Amino acid sequence: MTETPGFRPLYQQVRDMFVRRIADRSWPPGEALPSEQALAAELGVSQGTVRKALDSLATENLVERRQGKGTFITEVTPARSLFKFFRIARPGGERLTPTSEEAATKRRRATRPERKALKLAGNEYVVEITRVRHVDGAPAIRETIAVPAKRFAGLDKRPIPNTIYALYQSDYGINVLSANEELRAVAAGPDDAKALGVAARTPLLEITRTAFDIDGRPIEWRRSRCDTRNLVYAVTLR
Amino acid sequence: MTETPGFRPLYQQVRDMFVRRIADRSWPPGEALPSEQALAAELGVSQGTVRKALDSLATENLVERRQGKGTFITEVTPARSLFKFFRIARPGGERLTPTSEEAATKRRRATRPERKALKLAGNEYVVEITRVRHVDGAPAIRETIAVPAKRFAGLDKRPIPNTIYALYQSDYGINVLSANEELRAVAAGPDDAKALGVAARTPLLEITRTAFDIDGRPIEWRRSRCDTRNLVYAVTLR
DNA sequence: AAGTGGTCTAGACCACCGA
DNA sequence: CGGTGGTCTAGACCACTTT
Repeated sequence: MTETPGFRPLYQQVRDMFVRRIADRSWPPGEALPSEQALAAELGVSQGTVRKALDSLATENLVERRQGKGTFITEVTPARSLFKFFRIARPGGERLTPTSEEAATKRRRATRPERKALKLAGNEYVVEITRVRHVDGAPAIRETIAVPAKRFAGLDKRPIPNTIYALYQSDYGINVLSANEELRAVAAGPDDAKALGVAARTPLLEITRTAFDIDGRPIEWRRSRCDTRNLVYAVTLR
Repeated sequence: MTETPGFRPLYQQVRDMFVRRIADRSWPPGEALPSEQALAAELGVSQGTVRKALDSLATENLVERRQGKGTFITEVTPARSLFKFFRIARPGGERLTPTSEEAATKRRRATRPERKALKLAGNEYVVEITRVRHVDGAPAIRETIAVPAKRFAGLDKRPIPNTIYALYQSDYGINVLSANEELRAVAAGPDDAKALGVAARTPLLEITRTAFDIDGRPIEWRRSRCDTRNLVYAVTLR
C-alpha cells in the first residue's frame, strides 16, 4: 500500500467517529464519555490517539474535559448559549444580560433571503419569532428569527425562552455550534423607532446572523437591529 | 517536594522561553527555528515537549510550521496583516482588498480616549494618521489612527503604506498580535459626508479598535467610519 | 486508595520538501 | 537521498476528584 492519496491520520478518523456519535445522540449532552483507556481499547488504538481526538473536540467546545473526573459532552446551558453568541456589551467591554419580552411566533412561508440562507426550496415554511430585547429595563434590540418549520415542529405554539438555543438542544436535539454575522448601519424605520423608543432615522446597528449545527447545516436566520447609543458590539481579533 | 502551588508544566515553561526570544527579537521574523530535535537537546527535554510548546505558538500564529521544511517565526506580510484584522467584506462573504489614499500624519498630544486606550500619561504625544480607504475605486472608510509617539519616532515624517502593521514590524519591531473592536452605528457628520461622498446623517458603521503587541501592551487606537450601503462587517462565531 | 485526565519521555515510522 | 515536521505507540509518573 504505497498509495498516498487517501491518507487521513488515525486520530482524525477517531475524531470523526466521535463526532458522529455526538451528532446522532448516542452520546447525549451532559453524559460522561468512557475513559480514554476504555475508548482506546474499544477502538484498538493507543490512548494517545484517543487523547488527540478528544483534545480537538475540546477546542471546538463539543466536549469538556475535567481533570480527575472525565470527559463530558458539552451541554448548552442558558448562560453559556447566551454568552457564546451574544456580542453586545457596554462600551469598555462589560458583559450584559439582556431580557427578552413580547415574543410573538408565527408560521409562514420563507422569504427570499431566508430561503437562501437556510437552503430551503421555493415554497417551504419557517417559524418566525419576533421579539424586543431589553437591557437595563429599556428596549435595545429588535429581532426577527426564522427557522425551518420542518425541523422545528410545534415551535410556533410554544412559549419562547430568553435563551432560545438551549430550547433547540433540549426539545429538538439541535446544537448550534457556529454562526456567521454580517453587520451594517441602517436608519431606524417607523416600526423600529416605535419598538425601541428612538426617533425615526436614528442610526441602528443591524446584525444578520446565519447559525449552523454540528453538521454545518443552516439552522436559523436572524436579523437584529440594535440601538447602539449606549451599547456596542464587541469583537476580539487574534 | 510535595508542593503543588507553583506547578507549571514543562512545555509551558519552554513555551514562555520561546515567546521571550521572539519578543526580544533574538529570533527575528521570517527566520527558521532550530529543529525540534536541536531545541530539545539544547533545553534538555524531550522532542515531544518542544513540539507541544511549538504547537501552542503555532495556534497563536506566532510561528508557522511547514512539514518537511521547518518552523518559522511568523512574518507580517502585507496581505496577511491586511486580512487578519480587516473584517469588511461584501454581503455574502467575499473578501475585499481596500486601497488607502490621502494619508496625512501629524504629531500632537493624545486625546482623552487615546490616553485611556493606550495607557498614556496626561501630556504625552501621539502620531495621528488620517486617511480614506477606497473599495472598488469609491471612498468607503474614513479612519483616524493614533499611536504613541515615543514608540514610533519619525512615523509622522514618513509615507504611510496601505498595510501599516507590516511597517510597525519592519521599522519599529512591533508585532500587532490581537485587537479589540467595538462597533456602533452613528450618523455621518459633515466631514464624514464630504470624505465618503454620502449625504449628511447617513448611518455609518463606526469601529473603534485598540491593538496590542506580543506583551499585551496597547499599540494603536483607531477609529473607522464605514459606509455600509454596499459593504458589511463580517464575523464568524464559534 | 482508586480512577480520571494531564504531562513527559523515548522511539518508530510516515509524509513532505529540497538538493 | 537526508532532514524536517507529523503521526502513533507504550509506558511512567503527576495532579485532581471522589470514595
